[in-house]
Amino acid sequence: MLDAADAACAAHGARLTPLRRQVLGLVLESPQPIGAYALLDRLKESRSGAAPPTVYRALDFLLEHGFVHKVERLNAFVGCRSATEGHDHHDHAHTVQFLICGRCGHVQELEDASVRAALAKAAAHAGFTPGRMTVEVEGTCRDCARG
Amino acid sequence: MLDAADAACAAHGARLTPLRRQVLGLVLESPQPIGAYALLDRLKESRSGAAPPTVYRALDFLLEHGFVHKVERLNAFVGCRSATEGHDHHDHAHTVQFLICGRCGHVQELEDASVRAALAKAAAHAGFTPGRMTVEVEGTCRDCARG
DNA sequence: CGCCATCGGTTATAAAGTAACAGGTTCCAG
DNA sequence: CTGGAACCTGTTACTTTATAACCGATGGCG
Ligand SMILES: [Zn+2]
Ligand SMILES: [Zn+2]
Ligand SMILES: [Zn+2]
Ligand SMILES: [Zn+2]
Repeated sequence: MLDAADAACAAHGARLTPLRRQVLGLVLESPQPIGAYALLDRLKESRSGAAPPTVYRALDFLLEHGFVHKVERLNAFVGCRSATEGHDHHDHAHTVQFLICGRCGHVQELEDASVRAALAKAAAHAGFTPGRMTVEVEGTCRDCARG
Repeated sequence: MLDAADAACAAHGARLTPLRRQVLGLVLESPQPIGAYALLDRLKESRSGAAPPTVYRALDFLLEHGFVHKVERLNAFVGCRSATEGHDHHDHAHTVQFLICGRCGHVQELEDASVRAALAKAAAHAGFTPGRMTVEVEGTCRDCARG
């Protein structure tokens, strides 16, 4: 996962510095969306000088390059699970959708073409040129519904 | 608009108190989404004792009863423009969509059935039981695209 | 070397949201 | 009408989330 990020950065002339790489690793190893300050606490374990700007700057980079997404409803960040699957990352970041389980906190990333199309059509009908889309559905995941 | 809210509250046994009514008025008269603290500043002009809880509690009530919506991407609130059109308000609040112009800041409220259906289908396909949905599209509105 | 751009450390502050308690009001059962 | 429960608001203090501004270090490049 991190190696793929190295490769993607090399290909785009972006610099996945040790700090950025470490933050990406922390986000990826979190089973749930992780907040910037939780990330900061983890980061402090190895970087005593870490402060909010440290983590926010790294997150800005990772967001910009599509390695992580922000879940707006949670003010938290998730690693992109399709970053290594050959999508157009830039586009993906603008159209990704999340299913957020309100019980266990699990977040699943989707990229459903019909959702995207329906939104694009609705926007066009209103004379609106769509850009970045935030689509987040709160509900109950399969596992929690069974239990 | 406010009169309609009075009527809706009376019909549901909810109490649209002077404070809540005033906050709703402030949200409705704002041409753009308005943040809680901007709201607080306006509120202070007539209520010297207003503090964050004052406005957040009023907003909680207004959100719960569907008179306003929160735009997650902006941490700001908009008056519901369809609250008086006989929709099922409770359901509406869970499925409303926003088109947010990044240039002029204008926000248009939508409730597109095909978007909702596409999302419900995508969620079901993942074994997910959907609840409240956040759908926000950032882009350029018709007016700004022309200019 | 001297210059520029990028990165990250550091301090401070802004913006957004909540907890907890106290006093007042409304409303209904008795 | 009285007493208590539920609700509403004032008030203080605090937490969480995010950004501004400044600085030195690093590294490429003419
Ligand atoms: Zn992704
Ligand atoms: Zn779950
Ligand atoms: Zn609405
Ligand atoms: Zn516009």
